[in-house]
Amino acid sequence: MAKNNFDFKAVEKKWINFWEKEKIYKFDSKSKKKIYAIDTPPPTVSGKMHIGSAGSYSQMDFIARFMRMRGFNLFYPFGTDDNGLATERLVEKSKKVLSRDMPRDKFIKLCLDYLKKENPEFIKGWKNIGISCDWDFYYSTINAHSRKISQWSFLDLYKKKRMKRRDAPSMWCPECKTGVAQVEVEDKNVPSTFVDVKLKIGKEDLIISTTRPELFPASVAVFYNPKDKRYEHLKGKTAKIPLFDIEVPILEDERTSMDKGTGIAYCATFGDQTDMEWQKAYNLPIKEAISKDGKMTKIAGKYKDMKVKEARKKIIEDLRKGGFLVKQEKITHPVNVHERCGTEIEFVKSKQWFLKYLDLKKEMLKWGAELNWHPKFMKVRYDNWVKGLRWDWLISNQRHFGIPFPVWYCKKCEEVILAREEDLPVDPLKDKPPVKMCPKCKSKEFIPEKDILNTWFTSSMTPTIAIKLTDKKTQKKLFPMNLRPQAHDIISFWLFNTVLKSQLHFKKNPWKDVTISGFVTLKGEKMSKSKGNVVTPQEVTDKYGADALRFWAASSKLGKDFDYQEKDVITGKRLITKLLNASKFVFMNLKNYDYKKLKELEKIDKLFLEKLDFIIEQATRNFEEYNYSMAKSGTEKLFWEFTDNYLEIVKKRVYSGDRNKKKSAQYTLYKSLLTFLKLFAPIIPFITEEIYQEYFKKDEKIKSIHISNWPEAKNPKSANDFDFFCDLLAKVRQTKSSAKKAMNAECVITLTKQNKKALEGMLDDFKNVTNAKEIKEGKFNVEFIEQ
RNA sequence: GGUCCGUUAGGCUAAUGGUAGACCCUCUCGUUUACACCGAGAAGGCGGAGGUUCGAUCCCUCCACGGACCACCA
Repeated sequence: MAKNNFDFKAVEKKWINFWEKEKIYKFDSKSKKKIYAIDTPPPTVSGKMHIGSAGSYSQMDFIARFMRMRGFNLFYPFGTDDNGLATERLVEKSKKVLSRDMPRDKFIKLCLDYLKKENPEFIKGWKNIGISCDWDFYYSTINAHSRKISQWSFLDLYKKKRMKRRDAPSMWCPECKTGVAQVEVEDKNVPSTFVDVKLKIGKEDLIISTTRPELFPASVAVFYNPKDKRYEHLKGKTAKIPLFDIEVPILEDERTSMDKGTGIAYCATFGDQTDMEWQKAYNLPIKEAISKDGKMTKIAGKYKDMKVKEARKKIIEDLRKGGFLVKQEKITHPVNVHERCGTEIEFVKSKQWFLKYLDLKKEMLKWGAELNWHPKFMKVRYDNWVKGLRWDWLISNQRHFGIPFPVWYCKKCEEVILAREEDLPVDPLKDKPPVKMCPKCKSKEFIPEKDILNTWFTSSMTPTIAIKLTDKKTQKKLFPMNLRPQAHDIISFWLFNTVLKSQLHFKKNPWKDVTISGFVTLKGEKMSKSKGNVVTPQEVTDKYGADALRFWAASSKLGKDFDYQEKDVITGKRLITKLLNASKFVFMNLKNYDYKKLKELEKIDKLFLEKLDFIIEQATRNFEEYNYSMAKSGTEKLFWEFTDNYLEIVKKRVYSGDRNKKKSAQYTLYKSLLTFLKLFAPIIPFITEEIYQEYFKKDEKIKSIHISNWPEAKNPKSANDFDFFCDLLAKVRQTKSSAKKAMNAECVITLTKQNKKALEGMLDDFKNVTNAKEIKEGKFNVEFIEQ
């Protein structure tokens, strides 16, 4: 291990192989140890790992490794989330096929084959940053095991009367041509035109403002606020919509805001959420102006088949020509778009499956409150989400690739025919329904459900999917799991839905604790491909190694966004080098060392060990509270004191001290270094394993540091005379520095009587480290001995 | 619009009801029997206004700025 050729890549590879071969991270279902179960986030196989994932998976791994050393039997599975668009695209691209052109089960098979081939490479990315999952407990969210559980979830919820199929307006993406759930919709500011249009009420004009004149053919009413004096006289009258000559009633409703536009809102089915509420509240007719592919329908007359924006333009044009246009104004306003493709959401009538849950808001809040959130304030996002829910969960997608609904319909009476549990997983497109005839109408013809379950419907089952990988007896012990680690962007997606499912199925939260990681930014900005400010974990590990990357990830607290800073990675690299060199020094001086013959510890050694005990205690508490960054920084701080001060202090003693004094130092060195390694092991697993194996294993016997016992504090002292010693040492160093002398310049030191007394038992060490020939008593002074 | 988080040295950050600590940068010096991927020393900081307190960077209120989540979006 010469100074410049520490080959971290070879070292990392060596230990990854070793851990795997020796099954160091194996979950032992027969063990009597207490279980600690983690619901690991299954990443999407999409090629390259993002540094944000590298960061948050590292943070999760710090906890996992700590718990393992702390004596828990760790259930730490790993999955990949492959039932979504990302995998579909990836497979289509690499196999040069189109999923739509082939039977679903065949495409799924293709995906599974692809995963089987590519997965080792993909998973390697996680192994490379030292993630210590038990890779034997692996799942893919599209494999038969997951399909079975996801479909079972549907059946169970159907039986619990939570599943409803409705033919009603719902959010629709004209680009992806599928219904979308509320969670899949996000805001986007887009430019638009606010137009003021004249409606006729008899001979009177009524001005309305709208951004969506293309919905005029679907007009069903006009509203004003009951408090609005301006329009009181219109009550009961009708207004005429220009271009389409539709007469609509003028109604009052308090949802109309008086200060928006002219205070008159026109209602078309379905322009937005309020339109839909109005439709229901006043039992207005349903008119569809926009079709599923985002084009105008026949009720739009001459605008039929035009795309929405095209029709809008044309209609504005025609309104102007007809003299109905009073004013138009360019604005930018937020609209709902599909988070996948950025396309503006329309409300379109279609048959969709919903998980009914709006009646459960109160319970949902309670479930959220029962979780231990780390950090606490992240719970607010869960609450916000629940309070803002307006739609039942739309779980059907009109897409081809994914997990099928285990459902057929009677062709004649539309009765829902469910698959039998024992037949799961099924694909209705290929498999026959479990009945020969409809139990209701005796018809013998059935139609398969073509839709697929939304990916989150499956992802929200990860605890069950993971747990069911074990044997029956173990399963009971694993639920609820201990921890769900994840990032904050998917609290409303993954976390919320998992809690919901677990509660509906099992009446229990799926886990006790939740840790929420922050986001990685670069110069304060979110990294994104479009901005071109992406740093990949590969380039970091190539340059500095996985431990350095993890060290950086450990410098940020849970819940806090953290900026990628190369200097922090470099600081980690420095620590690693220091650990290596300190170990080299320690063991250079430990030849033929036998601690058993040690009589008594020197005072300074004892003091240092007390401080170390304090750090053990602190780090343990911090790790237990998932506060790995504090644990790390405390350990780090004392470790630098260890190398900069303690090693300097005992140097001469180990070189040439008398027997017991030397042994005392040796004992302290051995003990301290091993403790530091263990405290650092969850954060930087590679270098700690390397040093452990090289120097400690032969005496410690345990196969790997990562399954060795977490250190115990015997006699912790937060502050003691070790600090006093170091302060005094610093004072001498300061004097030497300002006198422009070398640190090892020979000198004679004068200390006050009090200080000298405090150094009792450590005076020789003090002389050694300061290279003082003599310690006199008096006013503090350092005299230099001229050469 | 509601809510949450943040604002600390030139940069990036940490902790804390009582002298605010690292790292990078800068300056000075040193060292080669663990380490130049080194060490020692120096310089440098709590967004603003009130309040609670013997004492506030920390607790409370308000403001400003930045970020995020949710909602509105005729």
